[in-house]
Amino acid sequence: MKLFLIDAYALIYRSYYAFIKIPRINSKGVNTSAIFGFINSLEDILKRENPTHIAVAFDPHGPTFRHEAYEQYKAQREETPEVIKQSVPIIKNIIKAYNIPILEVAGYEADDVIGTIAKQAAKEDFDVYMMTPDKDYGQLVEDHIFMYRPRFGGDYEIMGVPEVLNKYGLTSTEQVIDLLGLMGDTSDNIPGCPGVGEKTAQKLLTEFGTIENLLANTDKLKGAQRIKVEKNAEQIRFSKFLATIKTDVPIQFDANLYIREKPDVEQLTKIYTELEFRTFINKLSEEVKKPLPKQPLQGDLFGLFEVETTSASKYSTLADLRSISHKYYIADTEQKQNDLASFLENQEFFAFDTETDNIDPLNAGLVGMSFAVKENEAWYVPVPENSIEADKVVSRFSPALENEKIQKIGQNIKFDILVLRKYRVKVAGPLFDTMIAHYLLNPELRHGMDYLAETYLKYKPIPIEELIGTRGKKQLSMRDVPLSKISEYAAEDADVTLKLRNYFAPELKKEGIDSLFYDIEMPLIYVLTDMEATGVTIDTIALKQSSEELSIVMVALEKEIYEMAGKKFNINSARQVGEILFDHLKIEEKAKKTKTGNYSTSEDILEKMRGKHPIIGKLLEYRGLKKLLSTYIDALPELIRPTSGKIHTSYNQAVTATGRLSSTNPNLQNIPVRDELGREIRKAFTADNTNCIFFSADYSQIELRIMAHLSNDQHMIDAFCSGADIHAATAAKIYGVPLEEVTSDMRRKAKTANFGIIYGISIFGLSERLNIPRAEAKELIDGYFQSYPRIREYMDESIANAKEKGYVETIFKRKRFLPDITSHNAIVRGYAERNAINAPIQGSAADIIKVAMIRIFNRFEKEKLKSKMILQVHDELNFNVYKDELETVKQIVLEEMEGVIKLQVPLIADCGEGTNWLEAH
DNA sequence: ATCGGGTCGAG
DNA sequence: CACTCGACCCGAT
Repeated sequence: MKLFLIDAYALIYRSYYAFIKIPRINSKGVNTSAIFGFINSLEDILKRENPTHIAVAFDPHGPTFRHEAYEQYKAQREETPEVIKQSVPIIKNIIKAYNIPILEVAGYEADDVIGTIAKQAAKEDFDVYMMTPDKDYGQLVEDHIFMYRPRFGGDYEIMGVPEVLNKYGLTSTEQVIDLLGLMGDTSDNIPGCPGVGEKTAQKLLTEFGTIENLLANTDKLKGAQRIKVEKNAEQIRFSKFLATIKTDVPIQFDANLYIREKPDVEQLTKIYTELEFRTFINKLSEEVKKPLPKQPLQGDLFGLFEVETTSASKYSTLADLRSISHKYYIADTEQKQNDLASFLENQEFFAFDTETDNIDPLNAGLVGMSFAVKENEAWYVPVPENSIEADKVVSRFSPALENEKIQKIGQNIKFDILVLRKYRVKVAGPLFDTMIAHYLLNPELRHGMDYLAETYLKYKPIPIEELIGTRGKKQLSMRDVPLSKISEYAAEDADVTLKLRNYFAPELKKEGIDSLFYDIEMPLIYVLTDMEATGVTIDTIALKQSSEELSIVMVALEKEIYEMAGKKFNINSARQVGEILFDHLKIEEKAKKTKTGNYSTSEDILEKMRGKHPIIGKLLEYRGLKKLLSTYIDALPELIRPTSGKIHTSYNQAVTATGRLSSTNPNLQNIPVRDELGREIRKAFTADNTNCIFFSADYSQIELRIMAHLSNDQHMIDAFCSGADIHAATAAKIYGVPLEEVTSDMRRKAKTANFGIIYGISIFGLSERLNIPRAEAKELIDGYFQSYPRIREYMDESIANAKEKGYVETIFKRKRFLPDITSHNAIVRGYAERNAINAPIQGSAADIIKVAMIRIFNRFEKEKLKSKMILQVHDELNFNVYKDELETVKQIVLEEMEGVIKLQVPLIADCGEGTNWLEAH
């Protein structure tokens, strides 16, 4: 099959200028050069090439994405000649009369549309010919895609891959972009690199392959050329962007719409008569007799039922094409809902999304649900506000949602599972969360659906503001959005989610992270959902009492501080504190400043000044109390849900760069423990009731053990295998003394060194941290590497590995990309190097505890325990345990935590229990 | 109202 | 110039 795609403006301009010296003017004085030339070319193709499929692409009226990025784009090109402006509508009418579809997409130029359609059609057994004289189309040429360039004298040049490569001396057609990016293109106003023409550009590309590679290796260039390239690096990059034809325009190739049809002779005769194109009128009578090219069979679809029309001309603009390109339905009757539900029950997967009246899932009421099974097709099910009615509707979908065989696809699906839980639906079966898929593919990017849709689908979903108004102004509840709007929005969400899954699933496989995704992250969703829904009990009364006591102390402290300072100020303002200390009281001459120029008053700095003035101690005390009071003591009771009487944190599975979870609303992963007052807060986290006990288990030195395993350092492995206190053992080695003679100071320093190593610490950093001279810090580190010789090698290997591959990975193949590892800026590079060391360690620990959580959860379910996992704090798991289950729980938890993976060192978990979190530790 | 900076809680 | 986070407060916009 043969598809012709015509760049209309390119041909129109060419025709116009071809006749510029002797324009064709008819008796009414109309300049018909452009129209005549265009029809001539069109007729020529139809006759010569007899395409089976055809379409014509126009540039849209408004600005395109290129204009948005570069206002000068095509600015220097003179205004479109008046004649052409007048000719375009006539030409469009002629094309319509030919029954040829017109493609026009707002925001994209014709070449982007042609590029997109060409790539799609080439995958469907078409030979695609792009008719245009513009050389930038060369970048699109591939196996079944050709350029069809008109040449002067009425013949054509067909350029396939070898022709393009030969003509420009390139090794791949994509290099056409680089070529244009370097040499520029005056007709498109692409600046390129000044002083670089076609020849130089070819030479540079032969050597470097791509612009990126060239710019990364300018040090290999000589003299003036190097300066030229380096000076214009940004412009070159931008030129490449401008020269790049997009192949992901939001348009779907549908062969049926492009099928060649007979022209509407009557209509054409009318137009040609008006234009006085007698020769064309004469040709028309012959044309109509000619048979159309044979269309290959389209499968069963057309045999089965009568298709009302396959006429492409019916859909002559993209807007029309798009309006039929998706079908969103509303299932608002019992009949429709039952039909939809049983349809879903027979699928292997479906995407779904919930619309709610609250962004907090535990507090949200269902407004509707949407489902998608096939791209561009989705259903919206409105859910009534009345809970009895709502249950009725929702329950129709329970069999589908609870079916263990059907994969559920969602964006942040934990939210939807939590919402449905309140409607007694227990979502089950394999999951596919597009947010988490993207998190694994690109941990440090954003993972919002709108962002994903725009980036990977080139599609901008309806913004939520369009439904409920912009934030700041009074917002509508989802409940008040009219059905016609919310259904489109919701159905689109399910549709987009499905499309994202189709995009990400192969990517996960390609990156080798599919097992991490399907075997760890997806099952973990059910675990987190359960933990969040369960919640943790807080002793409010104890907290209230602490609050009152502390408030009294704080008021007194405040008064003392004002007296010492000699005036009132805001103690909570770091800036004002700095001014009081350094300008007003002049406690210290040399003061460290923050990057914004204020005095730094952070804890470590104040701690060093403690002896200089009594106000320092008071300030530190005030700050400590204020933090505890506002962040924990006063805040936590506010977060208790009346529905459960407990606190329910939310775990975010797609935030950290290393693979850890994070906790919000509230953050239960930073509850104080280190000092005495903070511990009071831990005490307030209790078991649910007197039949229960708080049980806590945590990995012993998991990161250091992973370090020992990954580095293969026999000394560290031996230390762990002997069961010794690792910090004391390290101290003994560094200081060369027997284990019994290690002092607490030696152990403290060795412990700091152990942690520092994991973070890739420097001599300077260690000396700061331990408050010791640099020389001593150096000795410590030297001693460390002598004690554990393979550690240093491992660190160097990690960095080299990151440089070579661009990323590092954990034991379970979780990746972290480190593009800065090759930076010429030592600070930036240093940061990346420390990440190269730290990420595999911290990330592997995160992977391990995730696996443990899944296994523990599954065993609890299998053995039908009432006890629940309630908190995860990176290397620690906490449980509300029924007393009669304590031994079972302890056994399961330790067994699963320690048995996740066999490392070269034992994986050890310690545990404890008590009435509250503090006691359990 | 919103956002960035500073500080500090945790592993 | 030690890695990973989130919450609170201030103060500028």
